[in-house]
Formats: sequence, structure tokens, C-alpha cells
Amino acid sequence: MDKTRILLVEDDMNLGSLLKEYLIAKGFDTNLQVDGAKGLLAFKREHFDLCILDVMMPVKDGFTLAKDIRIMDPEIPYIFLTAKYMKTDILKGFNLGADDYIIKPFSMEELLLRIEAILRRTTKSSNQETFLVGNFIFDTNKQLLTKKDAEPIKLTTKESDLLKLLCQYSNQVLERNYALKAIWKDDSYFNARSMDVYITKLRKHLKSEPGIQIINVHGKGYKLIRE
Amino acid sequence: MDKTRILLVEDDMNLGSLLKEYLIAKGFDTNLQVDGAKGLLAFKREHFDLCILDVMMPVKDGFTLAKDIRIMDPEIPYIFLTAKYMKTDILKGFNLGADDYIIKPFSMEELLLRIEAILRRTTKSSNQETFLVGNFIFDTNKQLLTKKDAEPIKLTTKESDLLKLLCQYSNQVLERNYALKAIWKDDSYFNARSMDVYITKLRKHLKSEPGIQIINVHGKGYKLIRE
DNA sequence: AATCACTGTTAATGTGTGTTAACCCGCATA
DNA sequence: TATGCGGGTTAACACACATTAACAGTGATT
Repeated sequence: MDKTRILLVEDDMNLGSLLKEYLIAKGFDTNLQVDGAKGLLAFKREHFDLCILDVMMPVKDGFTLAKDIRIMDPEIPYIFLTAKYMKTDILKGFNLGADDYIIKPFSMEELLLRIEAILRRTTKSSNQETFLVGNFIFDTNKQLLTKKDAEPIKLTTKESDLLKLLCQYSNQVLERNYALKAIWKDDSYFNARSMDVYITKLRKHLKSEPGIQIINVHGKGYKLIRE
Repeated sequence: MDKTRILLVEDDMNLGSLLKEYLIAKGFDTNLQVDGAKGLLAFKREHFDLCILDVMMPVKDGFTLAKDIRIMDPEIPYIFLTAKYMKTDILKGFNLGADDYIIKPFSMEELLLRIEAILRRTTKSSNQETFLVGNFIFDTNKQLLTKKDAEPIKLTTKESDLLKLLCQYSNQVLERNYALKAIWKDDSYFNARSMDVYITKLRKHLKSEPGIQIINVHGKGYKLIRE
């Protein structure tokens, strides 16, 4: 599984860059923005797994930003940072769907632990080695699609890698860029076309399974549908 | 949905009974136990959805209790209460899989908000996947409009996203701005015109359904009418 | 009634995707 | 060194999707 992507929005550059550095050191892919408006732009541009938002910020405060983000992605968890212990703020934040609330000054260690506690609930179970795909058993290690009373299908490495990603994102969009970076290490035009070719190949392998479908999400990526 | 069942283990009877009373008033089915050993017995006897454990307790402390509970139910979320701000304690607690940590003294309101934040993540999201639209079954995942004795209609991603929003707001106004932010990420003039085009497309798909109508609410947005 | 902003619809445009087949390259075998 | 094969990439063509343009129609306001 790839790195968790965090959107960090904090106007205090000292604290912001320190936090960013710390989070990166802890293995999170972290994007720091200095105000709510820039944070919103970043969110429109990229995909994130968690938001850490300062409440008091110029241009657009953390709560307003959270409201906007919520419309676009109602599922994403967020943590608010606030300098003042204001009860109404906390209440407001939680009602906006905050997953946690941290009062400055806080220890980075505690922030990290709270992030992990949230991700534990949010992210799906670990690195699965085998998946059920329709009637097939997909063994990601052996790169094999096995079905009762049928010759196993050998998958090539690329086929297998791609199918594994699709399985991990079952019924969710697997973004092109994400898959390209994960498998091809590079999201160039030709790699993207290459990926399309592999989607075709996987569809052929899976066309015997009526409950399974790989559908395209225009401009975003692909989705493995299973019923 | 039934009441959420909370196991509260706290040796300070004053605080314990106060909390219990408060949680019951807030609609939680709450069981108070005064030490870790009794807490464990209660857990063996009944089913709970959330645990709130004091760390410092006679007979069996909160951490030890959490370890025992974890073996029986690895999924259950818990919140630790502690009187002292001890960093090592917090660390230990989170490593045990704590979902949250509250330092005494705390406001009951904050505890409630933290409980709700955790339950929001824990209990399955009521995110509806399929809708009945006239005689059609609309599968938002597969992006399909299916009707008996008829070829299913494949919807494009945008068509599907928009219809899903309309369904969620059935018989209410789906505001332009909201839909634009949710689907197009941006409420510019051109995106708004694009949305109109999709409304036309959806109306065409649904014109076979006499009970279904997408009407315009001038200056506001659209409304999916179903009888 | 006149005006302006909002909406309905169709069609043109450019970009994204599906698919097949040709191509390239490394590797094992002869 | 040649040969064939498997895995992966590139090319080419057809088609689908989303946006934009253009024009017609509607509602609100004066």
C-alpha cells in the first residue's frame, strides 16, 4: 500500500513547516498550504486521505474550508488545530464532522498518535494476498486466477499488479495517476495508454464472471465493481 | 437503529455515576463498573459498542482491561480517561488501539462529541448505493438504470453523479451551487451550463417514467419529483 | 410591454478511452 | 550466434464523454 496523503493547512509557517517535516519523516505524503483558499485549491487538484486544518487562518478559516471539502468528499476525516481553548469552537468543529480536535500547544507525538487512531478506523484492512474475484481466486503472489474445474489463468506481472490495486479499491475509483505511479512509477501519456491496454486484458480474463466489471470513470480512473 | 451500548469503567463513584447519568440522558445504554475485573465480567456477559475506561483503577487497570477486551473483540473502539497528563500513558494507550484519550478534568460535552466522532467512523455509513426511480433501479456504483424487460441504460459518470445527488434530495431542491461544487468542484458559469446539459440528458433517460420529473426551481436549482 | 437573467436543447469540438495489432527487447533454447 | 517466445510498449483507428457555443424559450421585475 502506498503512503497516506495528508493535507495540512496552517498559516503559521514555523509550526506548519515543522509539522510537515515531522509528518513526512513519519512516512506521510504531506502537502502544506498556508491558508484556506490555497488549501481548497490543493484539495481540488489532488486526492487526500486526511486533512489537518488550523481553525484561525486568513482568507478562509478552517471551518469554512472544512465545509467546502465536505461537499466534495463527505467521507474524508479531519483534525482541527486551535490555539484557544474555545468550547464553542470545539462544538462547532465536531458538528462539522471533525474526527479530532487538538489544542495548541500540543506535542507532535500526540498528534501522530491521534492521526494513527483515526486512520486505523478509516483505512481498510492490511495487505491482502489473495482476493475473491467472482468465482476466481486471485493469488497476487503466484499471479494466478484459479477457478474450479478450469485451467488456472497465469497473469503477467503488470496484469497482476493492476488487478491487485483494483481489488484493493473494490467499488471505489482507482485513480489513473495513483495506479500509474504505483505500477509504472511515472504517469506519462504512453504509460497511461499502456494501462488502458492492460485494462482491456483484465476485462477479457474476467468476462466469464457476470458479477465482475471494470468500469471507467471518465477523467479519473477505473472502478472494479463486484456484487 | 438500536441504542449504542457503552461500557464505562471508572472507580471514582462520583465521577462514574455522573457520567453514566449524562450518557443515559444522551441516549446511550450505559453500564457502569467500578474496576477492571468487574468491567471484564460485564464485557463477557453483554455486548458493547464502545468502551470508556479509566486508566488508574484498583484490581485491574484500564490498560490491562483493554488488552483483555481486545482479545475478545479486536474491533471495538475505546476511549481512555486519565487524571494525569502522562505522555507515556497516552502513548501506551494509543498503541493499545485507543481511539481517543481524554485528560481529566474534561467537560462532559467534549466527551460526548468525541464519542460521536468515533461512532460516526465506526458505524457503517448509511450511504445508499441504489435508488428506485420510477420503475428503474438506479445502481450508483454500476452507473446503470435497469428496468424489467428492457435493456439497461448505461449512464456516464457525470450523469450518474448528478442523478445520485437528485435522488438524495428527492422532492427537495438540489441547489445548483451545491451540486456544482460536489460534482464539478467549482461553480463557474460554464460548469453551470454543463449541468443544464446533463439535466436534459437525465430527463431524456427518465421520460418513460410518468411518475418521475426533474423540475427547475428558478434561481435555485432542480428538484426530482417522485410520487 | 420591455428587459434581463435564467433555463432548455441541439450540435460542434476536443480530449479521453477501447481495442487490435504491430513492434521492441530481453531471455532462454538450440 | 541465431531463433522463438513472452512480456511490455507504441501506433492507429473508432468511439464515448464532457464542455462549449449558439439559439430559442421562460420567468421575474420594472
